[in-house]
Amino acid sequence: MPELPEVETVVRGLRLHLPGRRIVELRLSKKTDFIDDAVALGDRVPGSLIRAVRRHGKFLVLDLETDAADGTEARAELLVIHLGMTGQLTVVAADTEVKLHTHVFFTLDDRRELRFCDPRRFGRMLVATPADGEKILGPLGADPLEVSEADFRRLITSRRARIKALLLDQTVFRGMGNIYTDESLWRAKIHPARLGANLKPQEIKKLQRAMRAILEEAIRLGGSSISDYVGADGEPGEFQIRHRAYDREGKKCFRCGTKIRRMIVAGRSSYFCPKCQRAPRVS
DNA sequence: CGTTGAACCTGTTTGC
DNA sequence: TGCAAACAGGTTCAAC
Repeated sequence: MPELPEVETVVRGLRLHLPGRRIVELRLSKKTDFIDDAVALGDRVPGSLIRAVRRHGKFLVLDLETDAADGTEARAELLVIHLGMTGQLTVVAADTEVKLHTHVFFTLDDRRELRFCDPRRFGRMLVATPADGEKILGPLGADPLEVSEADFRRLITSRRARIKALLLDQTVFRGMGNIYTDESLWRAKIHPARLGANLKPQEIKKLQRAMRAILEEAIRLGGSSISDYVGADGEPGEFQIRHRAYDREGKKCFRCGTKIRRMIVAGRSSYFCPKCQRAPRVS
């Protein structure tokens, strides 16, 4: 569920509560298969100070400062979290009722808790040294909000894959998911099955502008809530009412009135207007 | 290289 | 009504 705008919304919400707080205790449910090393998490996270909260693609990163048990030296650690399809990260009062499928409780030093709830457990969580964290975050591609025009064009044209597959590939662009890919392609009038290498310069330019505009507006509206997603304070997003293609099969295209169609591209449901987004001749 | 399908897991919606 | 199939915002891996 959570793509760049949703993760960004969660990060901004967490920033209102977490920096400067200390994690005093960690509790886990019995289902911890989404944690790389649950023992390490329990050993290294309690007692640490949260310095900052940031986003890298769809990953949330909490910068922690851990006091060495015996000495005075402070160590930097990263708490790396991915929300998968149904992950929620919220800050609540410690006596708030516990939602089903809540698997991690970080007790804070202000009588509140940071909770991770994830029914499907497609999320991921680990504690890592900055060097180990780099192994996960390093391979991620360009940030679609910051990439230059030249880099954007190079990333789109230097590979022979469908544009939909390219945009979803986290090593090409970090943060794009199924919703914002379809919305961007609809806005730029590009069929999802077109090859990136075959896009015309003008189309590439248009696509980059469409992606930026859509991601920025989605962030402004707090992301898209389809069924599970909520921000750090439990509030849903509002961008779903602005969707023009995603999950609109059979409904009229907002531009031309043609019925939106759905087809599988890159293994994912892809929604597009067959008139505005002309299909490629081959493939 | 790139594509496809399956797997991971739970919940909800759709179809007969 | 009831049950089974299809589908879901993501990622990863094997097979072709």
